[in-house]
Amino acid sequence: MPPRPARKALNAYHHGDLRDALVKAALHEVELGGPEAISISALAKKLGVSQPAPYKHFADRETLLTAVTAEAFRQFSAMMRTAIGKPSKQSKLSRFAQLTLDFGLRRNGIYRLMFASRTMACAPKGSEMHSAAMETFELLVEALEAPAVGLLRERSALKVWASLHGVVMLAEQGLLTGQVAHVSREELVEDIVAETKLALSVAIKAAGKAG
Amino acid sequence: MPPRPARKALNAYHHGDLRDALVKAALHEVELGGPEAISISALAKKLGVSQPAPYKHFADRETLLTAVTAEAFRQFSAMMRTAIGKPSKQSKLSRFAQLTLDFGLRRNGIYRLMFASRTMACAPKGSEMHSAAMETFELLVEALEAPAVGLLRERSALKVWASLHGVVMLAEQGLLTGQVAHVSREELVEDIVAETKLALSVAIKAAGKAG
DNA sequence: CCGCGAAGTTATATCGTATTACATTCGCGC
DNA sequence: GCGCGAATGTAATACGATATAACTTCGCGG
Repeated sequence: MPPRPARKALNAYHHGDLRDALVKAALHEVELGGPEAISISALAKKLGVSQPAPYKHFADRETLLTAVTAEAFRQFSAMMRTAIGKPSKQSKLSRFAQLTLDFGLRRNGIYRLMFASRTMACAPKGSEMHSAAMETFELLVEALEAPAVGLLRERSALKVWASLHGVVMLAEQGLLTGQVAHVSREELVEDIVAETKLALSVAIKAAGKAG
Repeated sequence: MPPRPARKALNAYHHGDLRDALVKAALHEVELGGPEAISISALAKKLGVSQPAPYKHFADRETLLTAVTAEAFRQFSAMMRTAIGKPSKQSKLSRFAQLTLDFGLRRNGIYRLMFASRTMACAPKGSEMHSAAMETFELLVEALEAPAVGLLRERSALKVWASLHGVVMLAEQGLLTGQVAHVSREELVEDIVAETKLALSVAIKAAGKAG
């Protein structure tokens, strides 16, 4: 019983929507075991097709990984866009940050695929994946809710992103130990958010005086 | 011609120091192609021993990876300790930060092994690898050159570390684009260092008043 | 209804990990 | 210095995953 055809109602021979099914199944695997966990043959078996079938849709393992990464970015962006879209008493930046932390820890396999794998590093600049990643960054810039003063906003966004990323990775690697271990990660992230807002407002004021 | 025995002068049959040679060779491979690049059989071939020989020293690929990671941390710590030990007109924190950035970009494969691979994430807390990592963190705390006021110092160290890590990863993944791409990474890192120092001094002052 | 292309199949080559059984050498007690 | 066990190496092999090649099935346009 293949998980039902999506685009075309097909017979037993043809799966009907293998490409999509592969990406979804792979995403699931990655969520559990990280990028290195996906195996073409395992996926094929799980979807009830022969082992080489996936190669009709993806040239190799790497290509599949790329597609999965792009899909992950899309899901992440969608979730984030929804979350910071609706009104809340927290700032958009705060929600972005907390959600990123949550996503990074809960769905760490996917997070690693997106932000810590060779797949992304090797992606050419214009690629689907790279674009999806950049769109996510744009969301963060937007979440800053700051006036556009030259580079300042982008630069701040970059620093928050970097910090968040660092906290997620270090937490996941069990390197948040010592006394700090007793500080909740949420608190740490809120700390980063506050610092960012402060630094940005100071910088904008300074830029205003200078310019 | 095996790359000469180190500890014992041995014959052609016994390599003499295969364990060490494996770690060194693996480190080299990782430097070029990242954690996923190392292959037991390739290493064996390169060192002129039979393919299963490495298994006499490491139970499996993962165990070798762990040893390599520990060695990488040791090298990193040694380098850093030397660098922040000698007098300079830059602050220790600044040197730590710039060196981390440099290491993270130049030797990215090794950096990823240390900070962005499952190997670290799975390491038990007391392990050789974990200890080596914690020692590196201690170096950073030390580099802060701040008085120990409760959690503050550790917390600051954590945030710098996270930020630095984030910048390295994002840079390596080609996500430092847009206008920010024109800001040099060194400048970005210096920015982080300055912000950290500021935030820390403010926090210490506040803690002084409160306490 | 014919044939072409998309999507799937079986069979197979290749490679990396890992194990098992066997060989060689080291070093140590006697 | 001899012999024996432990360490360390080799050869043979099983297995699993990637990837390719050659063949099959099916939908569809002419």
